[in-house]
Amino acid sequence: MIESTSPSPRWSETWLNRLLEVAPLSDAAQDAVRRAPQLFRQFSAREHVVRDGVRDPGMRVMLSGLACRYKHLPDGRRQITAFIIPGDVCDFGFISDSPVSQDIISLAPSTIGIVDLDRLATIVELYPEIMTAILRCAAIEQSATQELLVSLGGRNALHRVGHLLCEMHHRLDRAGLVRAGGVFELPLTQSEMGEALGLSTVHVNRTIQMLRRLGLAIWRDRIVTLPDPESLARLCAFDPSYLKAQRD
Amino acid sequence: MIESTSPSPRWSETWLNRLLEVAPLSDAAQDAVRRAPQLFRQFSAREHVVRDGVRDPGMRVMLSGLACRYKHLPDGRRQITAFIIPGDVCDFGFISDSPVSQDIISLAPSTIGIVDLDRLATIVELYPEIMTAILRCAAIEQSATQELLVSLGGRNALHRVGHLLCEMHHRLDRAGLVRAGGVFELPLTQSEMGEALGLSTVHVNRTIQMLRRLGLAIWRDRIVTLPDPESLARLCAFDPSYLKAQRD
DNA sequence: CGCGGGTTTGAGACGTGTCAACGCGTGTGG
DNA sequence: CCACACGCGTTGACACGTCTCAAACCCGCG
Repeated sequence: MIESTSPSPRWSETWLNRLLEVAPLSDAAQDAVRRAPQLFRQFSAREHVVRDGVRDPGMRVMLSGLACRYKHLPDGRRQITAFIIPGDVCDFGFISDSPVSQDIISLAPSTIGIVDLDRLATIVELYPEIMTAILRCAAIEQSATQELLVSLGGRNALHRVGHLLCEMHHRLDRAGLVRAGGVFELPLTQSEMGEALGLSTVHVNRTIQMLRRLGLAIWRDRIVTLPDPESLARLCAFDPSYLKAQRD
Repeated sequence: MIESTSPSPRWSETWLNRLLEVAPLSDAAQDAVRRAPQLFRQFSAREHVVRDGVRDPGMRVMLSGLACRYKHLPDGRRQITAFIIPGDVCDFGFISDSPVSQDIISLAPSTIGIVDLDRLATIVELYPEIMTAILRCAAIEQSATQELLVSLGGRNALHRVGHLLCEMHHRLDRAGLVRAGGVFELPLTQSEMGEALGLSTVHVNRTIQMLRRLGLAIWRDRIVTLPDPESLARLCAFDPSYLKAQRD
């Protein structure tokens, strides 16, 4: 892990853009958001970003890369509860001053911005709209967890995998990380996808081949291509409204 | 649904006690909490408390009875995402002014207290500790959702059912709703339990019989008895720390 | 008395897990 | 530069947990 205090300008924008998606911010507030993170940590793939139970105050914002949150099962397996993409807050425990009860691990080289809590407090005192935006992000994250719950409780393997691909496509697209033709990077292992979806590695593999045979998704060398996102969404009953702060 | 403005004194206490579990409150704040709900709704079993998409402002607090939140699956099935017991906030959408994206339905005759949002705002302005307490409740709820996710992703039927019984036992116990000998009311249908755990009714039934044969849980006529909660907790790897606001 | 919702039981189908082996690419150390 | 180990993806055979369908049962209630 490398620490630095000099941000790349792109970083502050991804975080700002996320907030602007969920709530309007005055120019002054936008500027405050840009300047909020003062410490930046770069992780290589599969490094612990947060360790369960370690209380290390500060709001952590994902700025580039990919990470996931997970819980341990007694027998050593893991259940991934969320994937964290650029613009996401890593965990919302700081809102209620509760410790995180989960590990967070990077899945690709990633950088995380850290906002000191005192600093955050003075900022949101000045610009309460920022707190509103953050709380809306928290609500969306809760909503995404519940949608994953729906997947595990009610969808078969094909729909689970397809739905997750739709979700990642949708979220990455909004973050400007999807190239033309529905192509995006997904630096996941099939086994990690299984840990999120409650499927064995082997079955994830077969399911992906099925999607490929159906012409709905190609996943090779960490690159996913969705030639026809609408069809896939229809197949998996993917409705992105759960990722929005506001009903339209 | 019957509406009234005259609370039973017991109601305000269950809500207050919940908040006191997660954060200390001054006497004045406690009083404000007691007087916060001004409208009370009584529902009979299986009535809609909240309808998906219906924006009906106000914080809703469960005061007696049992309810659940759920999402629809495209084929008409439901995925229950949370059980709501006395003291719980029905949904935390009001925090970020996002509409609920879920239905809430009563499972037993229930009463719900409604706190007007303007009124809530002035109260928490006066006593910010109350907002802290509410946010901690929200964090716990998120934590419970994730634990359910772990169940669906990584536990077999026996452990899912056992774990849920442990959780209900633990939560109801803290609300003072467990009688001696580990006896408590659980006015659930086996099919509803299946909807929460991603299991068919038939399999829930067989699983319960298995728990009965093991001498770990008896469930008859909406009454659950856990003769040996510790053994059951050990079997299912139930660790109640996820239901606490603070790590000890 | 009959009806309906919930529970219980049985038999068989099917989705998914497990185990084991192999291929392939990459990095590493001799 | 080769040999090797290692991680990841892939394939096959088989076991097993859970689902589905169908029927019977129980009990409270109209």
